Formats: sequence, structure tokens, C-alpha cells
Amino acid sequence: MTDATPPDYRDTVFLPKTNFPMKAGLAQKEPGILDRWRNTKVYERLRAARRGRATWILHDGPPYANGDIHIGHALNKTLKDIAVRMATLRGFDAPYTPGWDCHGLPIEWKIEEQYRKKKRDKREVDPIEFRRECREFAQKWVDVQSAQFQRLGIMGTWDQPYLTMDYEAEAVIVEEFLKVAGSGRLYQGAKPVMWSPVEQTALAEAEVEYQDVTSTQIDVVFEISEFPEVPELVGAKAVIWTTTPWTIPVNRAIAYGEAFDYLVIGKEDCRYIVAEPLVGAFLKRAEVFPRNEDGDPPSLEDLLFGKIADVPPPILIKGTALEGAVARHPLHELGGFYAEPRPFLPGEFVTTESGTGLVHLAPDHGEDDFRLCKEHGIDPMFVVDEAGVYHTDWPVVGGHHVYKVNAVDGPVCSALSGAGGLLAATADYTHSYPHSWRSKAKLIYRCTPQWFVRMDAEAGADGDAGPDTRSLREIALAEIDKTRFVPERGHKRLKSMVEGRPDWVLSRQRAWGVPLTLYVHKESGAFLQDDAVNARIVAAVREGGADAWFAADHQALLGDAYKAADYTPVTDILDVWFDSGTTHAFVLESGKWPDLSSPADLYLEGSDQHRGWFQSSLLESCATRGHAPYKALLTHGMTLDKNGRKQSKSLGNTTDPKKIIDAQGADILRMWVAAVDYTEDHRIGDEIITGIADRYRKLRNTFRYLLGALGDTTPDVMPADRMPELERWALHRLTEVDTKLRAAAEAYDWTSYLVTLEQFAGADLSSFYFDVRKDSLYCDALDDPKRLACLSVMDTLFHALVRYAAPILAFTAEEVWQSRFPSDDDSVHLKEWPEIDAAWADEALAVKWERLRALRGVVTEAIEPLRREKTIRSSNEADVALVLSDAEALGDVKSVDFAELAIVSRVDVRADAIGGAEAAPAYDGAWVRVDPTELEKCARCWRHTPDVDTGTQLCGRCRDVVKP
RNA sequence: GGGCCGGUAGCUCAGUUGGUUAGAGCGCACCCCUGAUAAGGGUGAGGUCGCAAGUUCGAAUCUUGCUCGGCCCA
Repeated sequence: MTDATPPDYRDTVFLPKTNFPMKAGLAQKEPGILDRWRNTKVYERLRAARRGRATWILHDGPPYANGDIHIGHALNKTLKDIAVRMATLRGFDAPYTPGWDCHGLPIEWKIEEQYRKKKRDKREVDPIEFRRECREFAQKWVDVQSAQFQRLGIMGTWDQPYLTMDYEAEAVIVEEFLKVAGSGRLYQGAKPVMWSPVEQTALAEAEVEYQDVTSTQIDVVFEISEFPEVPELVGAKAVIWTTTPWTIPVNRAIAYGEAFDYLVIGKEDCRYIVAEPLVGAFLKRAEVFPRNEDGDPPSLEDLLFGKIADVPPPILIKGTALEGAVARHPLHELGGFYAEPRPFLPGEFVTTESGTGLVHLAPDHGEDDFRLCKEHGIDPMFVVDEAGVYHTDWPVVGGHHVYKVNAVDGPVCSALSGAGGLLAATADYTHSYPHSWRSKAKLIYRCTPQWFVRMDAEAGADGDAGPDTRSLREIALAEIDKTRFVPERGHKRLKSMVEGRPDWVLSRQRAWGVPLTLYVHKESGAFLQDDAVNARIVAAVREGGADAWFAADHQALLGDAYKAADYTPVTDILDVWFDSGTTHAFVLESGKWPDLSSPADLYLEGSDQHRGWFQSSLLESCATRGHAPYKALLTHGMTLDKNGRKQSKSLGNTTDPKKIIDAQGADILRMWVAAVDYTEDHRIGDEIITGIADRYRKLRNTFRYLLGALGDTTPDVMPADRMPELERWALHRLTEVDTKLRAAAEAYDWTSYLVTLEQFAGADLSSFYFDVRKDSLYCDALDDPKRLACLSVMDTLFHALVRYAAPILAFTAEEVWQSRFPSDDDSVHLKEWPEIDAAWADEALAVKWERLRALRGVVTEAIEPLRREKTIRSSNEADVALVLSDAEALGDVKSVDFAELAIVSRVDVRADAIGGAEAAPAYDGAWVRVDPTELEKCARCWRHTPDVDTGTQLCGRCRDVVKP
């Protein structure tokens, strides 16, 4: 060795060369890639290229067009895009048409809010103008969201999306509604809704706000007239408690809790029934017994221990004893309606938190009341009008407003008191009560006529449901069983929801939406069913949108066969879920998007859509077509914050997708989508995104290394059987990876897909294959067979990996592709799944090389202590002695250039023990010893070999390479 | 309150029919290289598997209860 500076052979080494930058700069780069895709019409060219192939159709569930997209939208659309691109990669013709839900309440609100700011009253505005403003508002947000979705790299027919407010769509919605009407499943019924007497309109739950009010609370007695379980208690008085005295005049029944105990208290001629836990509170309100010696109202204990003069201890009865009992309304002496019997009904909603454990039921004015009464054949009375005023002919309260009759000395209390039915009344009960979001006025529940779709066979009717005599519920349940669910648990969830759901209420008393285009006969109440009339209605809507119904010349629509004067046109608006429930009709079937067809291969939405779109689409399609509009349903969970809490603006824990895109790039967001387990609720936060960015960089650098190694060459393909074992092992691993990726793609399991890809790129390639082959790649002659084999494998790996990555890292894969194959209009997304030669699979080789890698680990582990004590620096400086007790392992190591694999100077493998060798902790039957090598270092390849020339300081191999 | 679901290293995820010392990648710490260099290689430290009972020779895995969180409903 000389003291002179070693010759510099750097220029003779074949280092990786690429212009592909290590730093991604995605936020800046991605918009340019999007422009390229748009300008070169990649989506359209894909359609042409895949024409005639098997189709795979994802039908887009429409987001609501009323604001910027949030992380949930980003997740949903990205999952869709990954699925579509994956299907495309696998050779399917997978078109994608995005859509928007445009009708409905939230948009109406926004417009009304604008009116309020301008001090305009909505009722003064022409409905047509109002609807036009709603339309413009929706269109604005469609455009905004479209740009935001496209920025995520979502591929589809963005220049031709579907909108539920398109005239054509509105026409099909009407057409579908009329089909449902014609199926015999549509009926008019009633239902209590939140009603504002001030605005004289129904309100949705979201329009309601709760404020504290002080109400009159009253305790009222209903004398029991029939008591089958306990006949001796006939004449006892059931006590009910209410904070809405105005509902007493329309009482129809009394609910009790079957699981509760009730006490019968008082003397034989005047006994009260109250739930046991509530007796104490009742006795304080209604002083039905003399005060005790302390001057207080008697307590339950006083009663139980007989401390009240002449009052016997209470009798306990079970709630179930009330079955079949019947009471009289306290005003029964007025006759008529009031004289009818009031049955006791078991109600699951009855609690012992307040009141008396007995609940008076007014089906007109309460949801629980309505439902329980309906189950027992008791109908509402409809005696409160739109303004909240009783019909003038109703006894006691006729002509009064419901809010004007509640005073302690008002007509209700007075009448009850006069009839001996009032035990207590005080205007001092403070509680939370619903108010109108707009007018701040108090609300009431009020039964209103609504249109329903019947889920079950009509009781007692033979029906006219066409050839399919099953009920809608039966059809839907059968279709659910035929559907594939990802994840599987969605099956149970949707099924149980459909099993338990009530009839579908289609009507809404609103303005912005598609009308229920029905003519109701004024005398019979039946709606008109006439194909010719229906055809004219549909044609009118197709021509002028849903407005056509509100501004219609109804006589013209009805034609000569009917007189407009005989019919009332319905002005209700369809539930927006009906709109989106018909997208399969106006998108998949319409022919406007000829690539699409029904049923779809997949609907992909958040788990909240089990209640929403999955169900409305299923029911609509089953009602009109007898089958589901989809073959498979994929559901994703909700995105929570970094701590697993729900994201909300008020908590300030939301993650804005735009911020991630602007700071890190859409590919980072896409990679996050693939990395998390979307089948469950999952999290997002700074730390998580940083972690994803780190993983991205690792993958990106693997591509960069491949690009550098391959340079601008296109290596000749070398048959595997002429390659070294290491290359054959790499190809074998590729077959395994390919199989795993295919399975993961088939299962929509992007988490495992991505992990498989990353581990292959990281653990197998970067830290092993590339590391070992660096020497050959950099230093061997350009025509060296080993080097050529390596390049051939790298070329194969490049083509496989870039395609595998493309559906997830859509932008980066394109950048990688363009870096190697620059062109004006080519795209990695036009390529198909790589063809991996099945003959590359070699299980025996895999077993052998797994062992070799484990033994390589033994060596690297043994080198580490010498490195720490600075005995050696590079592993190239190590001489390794490896003792193996297992003959097979010994044979394996001897059959390869193990020093090359372990990147050390020399390896002495032997079966017999050697001094200083220590047992390898991670490998039974292996002992290892590492010494610093005495061999000289080649100045070019930096390996320590026996043949380094003292003059040139080159090893034999390098002398040959640099010779000319 | 009801239906469904989940809680495994700092983070994202694996954990097969219950069976040795619960794994991977990333991050972190330390070391090496300086010819993938705002890269690359190596070594290592991190977990009483949400908590508590129970079944079992044996539980992250099965049962029950509790708790925290989510979706839907009331």
C-alpha cells in the first residue's frame, strides 16, 4: 500500500443517472399532470381502448351540492377512483360518471337565509323564482366540488356529470314515482310532523331548535271502567301527567309500561294508580291526602307504613295487569267522542323518569302516541288546523288556538276541574321545547296527510302488485341476500334495517325538489292512474323541469277524459332520498351515458348510507323492477380526528383535504386512503399524514433508483433460465407479490395491497437485491452477463411496480413513467396489469434463498459490534467465518457467492468448529466470527480482494473493465 | 335507551381452527457509508393486545360485564 492518494476511478463507475427528483414537489407538479391528462384525453382514450372488454361499473352516489368538500368526500371519491383505476388496470372497461344531489332542504335554507338578510318574506316570492335561485345555488357548488374532486386525481366524465336537478333527471324521477304509484304500493296516510303554527308549515328535524319554556303541568285522572286482570279495581283512577294540557281534548288512549310496578293508593272509594317510583313526586303535586304531622304532603313511606289517617297501605300491581283495561275520559259526560272508551296500551317509550308512569295518548300530536295508537287501530282526529286552531265545532276548545287553552284557569283545566278530573295544575314546569329555527315560535306535533310506500302486503287486500306478489320488504330482503358486501358485516346491518323499517314517507311539504305529480279525485280521494296522463306529465317535466308541474295547465295535462275541476293536484315534494334512489334509472339506464348499464357492479359509500342511498336505491328499484340496482355494496367507515373523535367544525378538529393537497399533494392523501383500514372508522391528523409522507418518500426513492439504474437504456430481455439465482429469486418474489396484489385488489383490500408493495420495494429490493447488485451494476463491464441479467430484471420490476402503484399513486406513477418514457401523450394509466410469467415461480429456490437471507442476517448482525468499536467500517472490510451444523444450509451457502451476498470481503464456510466463533442468536446451528480483512481495497469497486494490483490499485475485474 | 361495529408498539396495520419469547413497515435511538446523498445500509429500544371476571392445561383469540369511541335509530 502506498501513501499516495488513491487514483480516482469515479468516472469509470456506472452510477445511476436520472433526472427524476428525489423531492417530489407534488403540490406544484400535480396540476400540470392533471392538465396533461385532460389535454391528451386519457379518460376518453381509455374508453376507446377498453371498448368490447368486460365492463365494470361503479355507480357514483351523489354528494350534496352545498359546500366545500371535506375529508369524508375526499376519502369516498378516492376509494372510488382507486377501485375504478384498479379495474381499468386489470383490463376492464370501467367508466365512471360522477353526480350530485341537488334538491332538498339545506339548499332551500341557504336561499331563505339570503331572503332574511334582504328582509324579504319567502311567502311573497314566486315559487318559480325561488326554485330558480335554488338551482343556481346548487350549480355553483357542483362546479366548486367538481374542481376539488378533480384536483384529487379522480378520473371520470367531469364534463358530463349527472345532476338530480337536470330536467331529464327530474322527468325520470317523476316517471319512476308514477311507476311506484302504479305498482299499488303508494297510499295516502297520516303522520305527526313538527309543525309551526306561525309559518303554517311542516319543519324538518334540522330546522328545529330547542329552548327552555315554562309550561302548565297537570295531573288528570281517567276512571277505569274495565279491568279484566284485577276486576275489583274497576272505578280506580289512573293518573296521567302532561305538560301540554291542550292535547287532553284529543286523548284517545293511555300507555303504560309492562315492566313497571304500579301502586294503587287511597281509600276504597277513591283510589289512584301511579307507577311506584313516581308516587312520592305525585303526592307532592297533587295533595290528595291530608298533610302529615310535619305539615308536609305525605311521603310514600307515610303511605306504606299507614301513617295517614283512614288511608290503607297501597296495593301493588304489575304493569302487565293493566292489559285489556279501559278507562273513561274525564270529560266523558260531554258524550260523543269523549264518551268513547280509552284503552290501556303497553308502550315501550313509557319511563319512570317523570310523570306518573301512565301516559295519555293523543295520536294527532305525538310520534309515540301516533305509532302505538296506529298499532291498535286508533286513528288521529285532525281537529287542529294549519294555524294551530281547533275546529270550531270541537267541544270545550273549539275555535281556540292550542297555545291559548293551557292556563291553569283556561278552558281545558276549567272543564277538567268541573268534571272532577283535575288533581293538580301549576304553570311552573320548565323544560326544553322545540321552536322554529326561523320564527323562533313554539312548535307542535301535528298529524298531516302524507304519501307512503307500503313495505308489506296490504292487510286483507288481494292487491295489484303485478306478477310479483311478494311485498316490497320481501323482495328487498331477497335481493340483499344476493348482494356481495364489502366488508361482509354490511349484509347484516342493511338486512336488519330493512326488516325493521316502517313504510317509506315520500312526501315533504317543501319547495325545492320534484313534486309528487298526482291528481287526487276530490270526491273519492283516490289518485288518478292513467298512462296517457302520466305520459303528458313526464313530457312536460322533461321539457320544463319540475317547475312544469307548479305552473301547469292541469286541464291540458289531464286531457279530454277528465275535468280539472274534479281533481286536486298534489303540491308536496318528493323526499330527496327518492331522487337519489332513482339515479340507477336516469344515469345507468338512460343511455345518456352509453358506457353505463344497470345493475351496477358496485355502489361504494359511507356506512351511514345503509340508512340512506343503499336503501332508497334498493327499495325504489325493487318496487319498480323487482331487483336491486347493484351487485355489490362496499361501505367505508367515518374519518375521525387523531384521537378517534368525530370531526366537527365546532370542535375545531377537522382536517381540510385542501390543506393536505396544497402542502403535501394529492398523492399523499390518496396514499393515506389506501393505508388506513377504511372498513372501520379511521383517523387522520398531522402525525398520520407525516407518517404517510415518509412512507411515500421510501417508495418514491425505490422508483428513483430503478430509473437511475436503467437510465435511458431499454435492456434486452434475458430468459430467466440464463440468469443468476439471485435474479431468479427476485422474479420468483415478483410472482408471489403479483398473486398477493391480485387477491388484495379483488378484495378491495388496499391496506394489504399497499403494504405488500412497500415491503417488496423496501425489504426485498432496496435493502437486499439492490444493495447486493450495486457492485455489479456500478462496476461490472456493461456487457457482463450478471449485469445484463440484473438490468433485465430491473426493467421487469419497473414495469410491474409502476403499474401496481398507478391506481393509488396516480400522479407519481405518471411522473415515473414520463421520466423513463417521455412522450407527448402516453400515460401509465393506459397500461394494463403486468404480465408475470408463471414459470418464474420457483418454490425450491425460494426456500433456499429464504435460508440464505437469514444467514446473511447472521453475518450483518455479527459485523455490528466490530463497527461500533471501529475495528472495521464498511462491511466490505470484513472477513467472515461461518460454521454451520446443518449440511443443507452449508450446501446452500457454498453454492453461491456468499461474500457478494453479504457484501463482505471473504466468507469461509465450514462444518467444523473454529476458534472464536460465537453462536448466532437468531439461527440455530450457526456460529460466526468476523475479522478485519487483510486484503487490499480496490480503488474502483472498493471491495477487498486478493488480486488488487499495487500500481493501479485495481482488482482483476476492474482492471478488465477500465483497460481500454 | 335500542341495533350494528371497533379499541394490538409513538403512527398505520398483520395476527390463520385458542398453543413456544405477539409480528411488519414507518418513526425513534445508535452505528456505517458518502458512487441512490434533504438518499442508502446495519443494529436496537418500544406492547400487562381498552379494563375486569369467567371457560380452559393454556386466551390478543371464546363468554359475560364494564369503559372509551363511531354509525344509525329512539
